[in-house]
Formats: sequence, structure tokens, C-alpha cells
Amino acid sequence: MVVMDILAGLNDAQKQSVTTTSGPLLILAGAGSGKTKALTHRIAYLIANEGVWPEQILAVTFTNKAAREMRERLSGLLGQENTRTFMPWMGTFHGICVRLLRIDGEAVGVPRNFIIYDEDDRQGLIKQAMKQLSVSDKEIKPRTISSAVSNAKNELVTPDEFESTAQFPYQKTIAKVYRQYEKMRREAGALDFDDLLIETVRLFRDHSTVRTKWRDKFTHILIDEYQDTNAAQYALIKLLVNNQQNIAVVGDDWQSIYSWRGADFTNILNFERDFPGATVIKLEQNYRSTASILDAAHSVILKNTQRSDKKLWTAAGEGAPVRVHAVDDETAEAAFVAEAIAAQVAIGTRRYDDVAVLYRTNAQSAPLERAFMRYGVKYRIVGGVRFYDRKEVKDILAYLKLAVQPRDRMSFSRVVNVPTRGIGATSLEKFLAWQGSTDFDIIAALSNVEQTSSLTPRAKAALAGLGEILRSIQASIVNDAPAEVIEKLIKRTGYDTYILDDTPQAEDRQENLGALISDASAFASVDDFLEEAALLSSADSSADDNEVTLMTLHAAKGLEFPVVYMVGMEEGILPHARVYEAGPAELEEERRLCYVGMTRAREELHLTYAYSRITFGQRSYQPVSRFIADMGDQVLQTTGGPDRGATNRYTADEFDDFFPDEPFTSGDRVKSQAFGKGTVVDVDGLALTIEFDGGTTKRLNAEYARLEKI
DNA sequence: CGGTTGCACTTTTTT
DNA sequence: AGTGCAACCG
Repeated sequence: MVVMDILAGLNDAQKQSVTTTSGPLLILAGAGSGKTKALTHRIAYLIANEGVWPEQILAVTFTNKAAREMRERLSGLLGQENTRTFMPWMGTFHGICVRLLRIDGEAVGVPRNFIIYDEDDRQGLIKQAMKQLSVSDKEIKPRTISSAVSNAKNELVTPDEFESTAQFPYQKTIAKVYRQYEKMRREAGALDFDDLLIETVRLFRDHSTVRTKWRDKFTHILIDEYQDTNAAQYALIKLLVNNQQNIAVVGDDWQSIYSWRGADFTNILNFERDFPGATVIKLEQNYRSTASILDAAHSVILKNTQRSDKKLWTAAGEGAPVRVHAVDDETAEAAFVAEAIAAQVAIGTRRYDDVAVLYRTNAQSAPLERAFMRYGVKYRIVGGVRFYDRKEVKDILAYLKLAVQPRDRMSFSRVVNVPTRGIGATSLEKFLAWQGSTDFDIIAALSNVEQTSSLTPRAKAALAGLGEILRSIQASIVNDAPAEVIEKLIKRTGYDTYILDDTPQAEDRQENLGALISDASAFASVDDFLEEAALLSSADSSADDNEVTLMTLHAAKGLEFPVVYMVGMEEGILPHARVYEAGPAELEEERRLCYVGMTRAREELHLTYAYSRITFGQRSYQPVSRFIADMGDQVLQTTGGPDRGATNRYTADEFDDFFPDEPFTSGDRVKSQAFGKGTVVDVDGLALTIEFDGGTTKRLNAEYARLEKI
């Protein structure tokens, strides 16, 4: 690999991003400006031309998927074979922190076998903490406390500090719950998502030997999506950067959409202040979208006051205008989108996987799913109910967690009576009270349950039985591959028959367990598997089948599609109603969200809004989103006027204008790649009945059959 | 103890 | 509209 190859095909700003290898570097990368390319080539350049070892590079990405893709591209660029172990320190903040804590966490009291609590686990434990403190969940919702705790942690605020600054009684209460939650969490040997970051910060802050070791090791640091770093991540970065100051951050404040999670885009605006002498490079050429799309997106974002100045431009032509489509309601909206996609696919101008449908809230996916099924449009949903959030999957994972970490009361409480084994709330409480008074961990306590007098013989027998099951799982973890462990677990616990009720979901659940087993087979150990399951984001799945992608605007960050539909362009949805009572800052974030969505589109961008929509089981009427007005008239061609209200439907002509369709009709002469020439004798949507000249009659799908009109 | 019924709440976005 | 949970009954 020579310098020329690595720099070939890059523009000047990109080249500079690659070759500026020493000192702090800020790359302001607009949407679609070839940021990933610049980053990948930068790493390749460091390794191939500057003699930096891959192990010395700390590269932080926003999602696991981004890390995986970059690792693959990099391997290709450098001709690497062993993709899996290459660039071991490339990953998300959370993933990297897990690795660091597994190695050095004991210095700050993090047990080597710690398990990771997800949002559900955390909320469950907070509920328990509230119960113990007799805090009614009517007064303060567990969710509120959970997010308060998360915010506190992200700001590196301890329970003590929280309490000392608390002014109102309810803040005192939150502080109390926070402290109790921390106590219980620690006893369970678990870390929540935020702990992964702050324990690592504590590790580096309080242990200079450890800090120095890692500082010296990481000679080059790269942070992607820097605009979405929070205070804890910022502190971590500061602690890890050594005197060489070889830190490169990449981001775009226009695309900061995670402030609700503690992200602070002033981190990127202040980079030059934090790292004096930083080189600043702006990537301003957009290689993704047509001028129409870029102009419209620009008009939206320019209304924000809190933003940097930059001027994205494209060499691409104007392209098709951004289209705005008014529809009756959410059903009509879904049908419109499904029909339009089906039409484009049917005539072969697009494939399903050219298209993404983006929405503000997960709840909006339901009508779309129904319509897509009805129209036979293949789709996949990114996010929503994540695979690893399914009840049956979480149950199995809870068994595994408990086997790995027998002090994990949360997981124990989850599985103690699943499948039902006659242990109710009373027995559970008694057992836990007794176990807490002994030195036994949960599994040991189960095995010694005879020693307590407070339980009925029946309950004791059931608990002892569970203890045996857990011991057998532990043994299996030592001896068997992860997939086998899970298979045995499912049988041993009777979970396989437990999920076979007579509901229609029984089959789904079975399939999910099958998928879980096959997922697990890719891992070397149960520990690895549990880690991945906890940290995998909803944006990480990568089914590359030919399917339309449905996802939230947030999940779409970093992706691009030839055709994008943004649905629900109404006040109250985008911008979301919740920001009305918040402040201008929140409205600006909604605007950035709109910008992010629009700039995902390469060639075609369609926006839809509905005259009415059912929310919370109530029909509501919302005006069109202000962002549509912001886009300006010249780039928009509105079909179906806003004034046409409830009767606003597309005429057949209008529809054909926008989605030219040339469907097959009876009598058409066609040629099939597989069956030769024939005549269409019947049409039912995409299903065609064709009499081939050889005499055979086939029913074919117009989309897949590779038919050609002749 | 376990299942069922009815009521209340939901919908912001996620590592 | 769909889900989760609390209160009730068998």
C-alpha cells in the first residue's frame, strides 16, 4: 500500500483530513461529505504510512454497525485477512469502556464478571428501590427517576452531590432512590449503560498508573459523531489524550440530535478552545444528494440560530423536486407510500432496498407495516421492539446473566417463576430476605434452601429445583459452546413447552428462540454473547435482503438511500408536541432532526402529512409541519393541496404522474429469463398468470420474475 | 398461588 | 388501539 493509493479519489479537504496526523484536528463534516471515507483512509494512512500499530489507535464510532463497516472497509484497503481481531480498539464508547473495565476495572471496585443492565433492567431495579424506600410510583414515575439518574450520571454527579444540591422535596426523594439504586446495583454486580462510561472515567481519574498505561498506548485517537458526545464521554476523552495531542474528532453540529441523552454539541463548537492550536478542516462538498434535496434541507436548518456557519454544495444536478404529499389520515398515508413503492419496484426503476421510510416516533410504524403487508411490499423495521427486548429473549438472557453473576437479584426475580414453578411473590420475598441475611449468593442459597425455616416445603422444593437447573447451566457455560448452552437451558427449564400456548404468537416466540440460538453460535463464550446482546443498538442490524427500511429519524443517522419518504410531517409529530412546552433549543433539535432525515436522500425525497391521525386512540387534527413552509416553494411541488382537507385524495392521473407505472395487463407478450416467451392471461396486483409458448402456465410475481415486455 | 379482568396510561428519540 | 399492571376470584 502506497500513499498514492490511499489518497486517490479524495478531494483536497479529505486529503488534508488524512495526512494531518499530528496534533489536534477538528473535521467539520457536513451531511454526505464523504466523512466515513476520510476517516477510513486516515486510519489506513496512519497504519500504512506512519507505521502506527492498529492496536495503538483508539477509534470511537457511534454504533457497533459503523465500527464493523469501518473495520471491513479498512481491512479491504490494507489487505488485512483477520478482520475480527483487526483494530481491537475500534467501537462505541460503551463497547470500549467494557473492554477497559474488564481489564482494569477492579481498581475501582468493578467485579471482573460484571453484567450489563439495559434500560429495562435499570427501571425495574429503580422500581424495587422505590418500593424499599416506600416511595410511591404514583408521585414520581420510575421513568422520571430513571432519566434523572441517567442525567446525573452523565454529568458525573454522585448521589451525595445530587442530594446536597437538591432543593425541593421531590429532588431529595430522587436522591434517596438514586443512592438506593446504586447500592442494589452494586450488590448485583451490574453496571448500567451510564456506569460503563463513568466507572471508566473514575478509573482513569483516580488511578494514574492505569491512566498512564492507556495514555501511552493510544498514540492516536479518533472520535466520530463528536457533536453527540456527552459530559462523561468528554471527560473520558480529556483523560485519554496524551501530550502528543493526536486527537482527531469528526462531526457536524447541524446533525446533533441526542441532547435528550445528555449529548452536548457545544463540545464540537468548543474543540478549538479545548485543544489550542487545532487544525480545522471543513468538508463541504456533498456527494450524496441532488441540489433540490440539499437546498430544501438547507432552508430548514438555516432557521436555527444555534449553529455553526457552513456552506454545503453539490456538483450533482438539480434532480427531481422534493415532493410534498397531503393525505387523509395515517391509513391513507401508509397506503400511499406502500403503493408508490410497489409501483416503482414493479416497473423496475427501484428495488425495495433503495427505499427508506422515516418517522418521528416508533408508534408510527404500525399502520405502515399493515399497508406494506397488504401491498406485498417487503420491509424490515430497524429499532422498534428490538430483538433483544422480546420477552422470551430477555428471559433466556436473564437465566444466563444469573448463571454468570449469581448475585444478580433482578435477573433472578425475572426468571424465578418463569416458567411457572409455584413460587409467588410471598415466597420470593421470604427467600430473598433470608438469602440477604446469609453469605450465600443466590445460587448457593437455592442449593441450601433447606436451612431456612421461613418457607413452605413446596416452595423449598421448587427453589432447590431451580438451583439445580442454574448449576447445570453454569456447568454448561464452562463446557459447551454458547448456542449449546442456550439449547440445554431452554430444555432444562421447560421453557420450550412453556411458550407453546395456543396463542398465535407461540410460533413467533419459537422462531425468536431459534434466532437467539443461531445468534449465539457466532460467539466464543457466553460472556461475549451477553455483552453483545446488551450493547447492540437497534441500528446495528444489517439484513441485506431486498427490503424497504422503516425506522425512526434518529436511527437513520449516518445512512443514505436513493429514495426517502418522511411521513407524519405535521405539527405535534415533527416538531414533536413535547417541545412546545420546552424551549427554543428543543425546537432547534427537532429542526436538526428534520435536516438529518432529509439529507439521507440521494435522489428522491417525499414528504407526507395527514389531515387527521389517530393518537392515543383519539382522532386528532394537526396542521402541516412548519418545516415544510421553511423549505421554500421553489423546490416543492405539492400534490393534493392542504386545502382539500379530508377529501384530499390523489386522482389516478396525479398518481401516475408522480409514480409512472407500466403494469402488465392481460394479453401482454412477455419474455421471462427462466421460461422464455409467453402471454399474460391474468393480472392480480403483482401476481401474473402467464401462459408460456411451450404450453406451461405459471403464476409469477411481476417484481421477481424478471419479466420483460416484448 | 395463578389466572383473569378491567383500568390506566401510553408516544419522543437510544447507547 | 394496545399494553401493562393492580385488584379480584377460583
